[in-house]
Amino acid sequence: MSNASGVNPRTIAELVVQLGRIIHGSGYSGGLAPAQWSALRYLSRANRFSRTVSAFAEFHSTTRGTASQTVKGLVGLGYLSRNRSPRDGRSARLDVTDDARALLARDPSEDLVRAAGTLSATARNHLATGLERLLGYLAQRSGKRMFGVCTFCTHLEEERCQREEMTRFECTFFGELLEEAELEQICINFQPSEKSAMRRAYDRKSPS
Amino acid sequence: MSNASGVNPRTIAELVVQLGRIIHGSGYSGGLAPAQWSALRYLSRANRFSRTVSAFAEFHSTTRGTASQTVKGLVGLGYLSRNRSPRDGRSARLDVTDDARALLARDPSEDLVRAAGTLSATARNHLATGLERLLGYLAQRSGKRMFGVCTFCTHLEEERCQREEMTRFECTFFGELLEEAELEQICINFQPSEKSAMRRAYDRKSPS
DNA sequence: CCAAATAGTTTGGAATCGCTACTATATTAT
DNA sequence: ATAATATAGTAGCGATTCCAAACTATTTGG
Repeated sequence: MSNASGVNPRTIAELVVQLGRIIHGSGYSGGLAPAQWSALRYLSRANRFSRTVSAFAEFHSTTRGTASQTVKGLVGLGYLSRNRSPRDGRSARLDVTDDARALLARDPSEDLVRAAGTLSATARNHLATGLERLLGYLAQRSGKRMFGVCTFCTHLEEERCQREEMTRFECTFFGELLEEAELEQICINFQPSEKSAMRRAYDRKSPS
Repeated sequence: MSNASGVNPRTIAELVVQLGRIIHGSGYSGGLAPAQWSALRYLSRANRFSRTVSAFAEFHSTTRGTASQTVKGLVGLGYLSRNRSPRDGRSARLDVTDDARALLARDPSEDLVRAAGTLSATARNHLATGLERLLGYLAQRSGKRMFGVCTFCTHLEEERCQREEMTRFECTFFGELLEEAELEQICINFQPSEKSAMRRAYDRKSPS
């Protein structure tokens, strides 16, 4: 006999918080601290417009000052390289080095990826839907930005070439052409499109 | 056309991590730090056997040293009172004060509770199921203990009295009688029972 | 050309963290 | 009984992280 009123919302909150603590606690490994892992993860997934100190600060829900310190540490360790922008003299793009890519294989949060991998496809879909709603509610309420990939962004414009061989992709926000590989990278200027409702159906391909 | 392979496990992990960061970032409010909020939350929900520095340290995935510091700060602020155990001279029980109970109304993580409250009953059930599985996987893999309430614990023994008026509850682990109000408190020695599979159906009552 | 906004750094002080060493009490084995 | 070991908790160290505020340098808007 199932209870029609469902799980107590507080129970959900407790589970999320607990999960967050376990992740955080596992972040002290491989010689890095949790914030450093988070920076490497973010910068390895972000597109060229979003690999900045400010973007990471916003993604990581912290101040630019704190983010600056975290990045400084990683540059010193040789895991990030700073490339000043030719367009904007104030800005610098942060690129992860090959050493960092190798290190990311030992990212402690990979345990969580494995945990999610043990769930059934429908369980994963349900879980993702719920988490996205929570995230959306909190982001809206606190006026924070949400991050997402070009594929589900309103700023993406596809344009078939005359010879039907390939498609050109353009970001109407930054006004620049995009490589196909960039479509799955995280962007700070993400605006969810209609397609994003069908997000889970079109999610990055898994082994068939 | 829905993809049979479901959401990429990595997407789930990213959502959980992101949610955890937002919670953590919101924890610097009301004059307390995230760890202090976590301590107050835990100690206000834990039963008398579990309100110790060590239990909180384990719950919070940190060391006893760090937990000791966090608790010291809260005692100094008048939010916790230390009560040495008469049984075990090494141990002390931490009780939250009335000031702390009042403060908990402004717990920043209440936003997450509200967010969960906007979901439908079935969405909450799906979400809770998924989160519990993730937590279970990670706890088992890292040899960590899981926390839970007496109601779903194998150590709980119910015993109807002769005059069918009331029921006596006993914890077979600690060998002590339990008040009815204690059955919903968190315990460090939780061992999930058969009933816990039906957890969501029997979850703490919500307004009907 | 000047005011305001933005990107990023620096500094200070506090909190948090893992770690190690330490005290004191309990438990267990001998 | 006594010695060895385990447990509860604290203290100190050095590093990371954190916010807040002050600061430089560049860009943008009027």
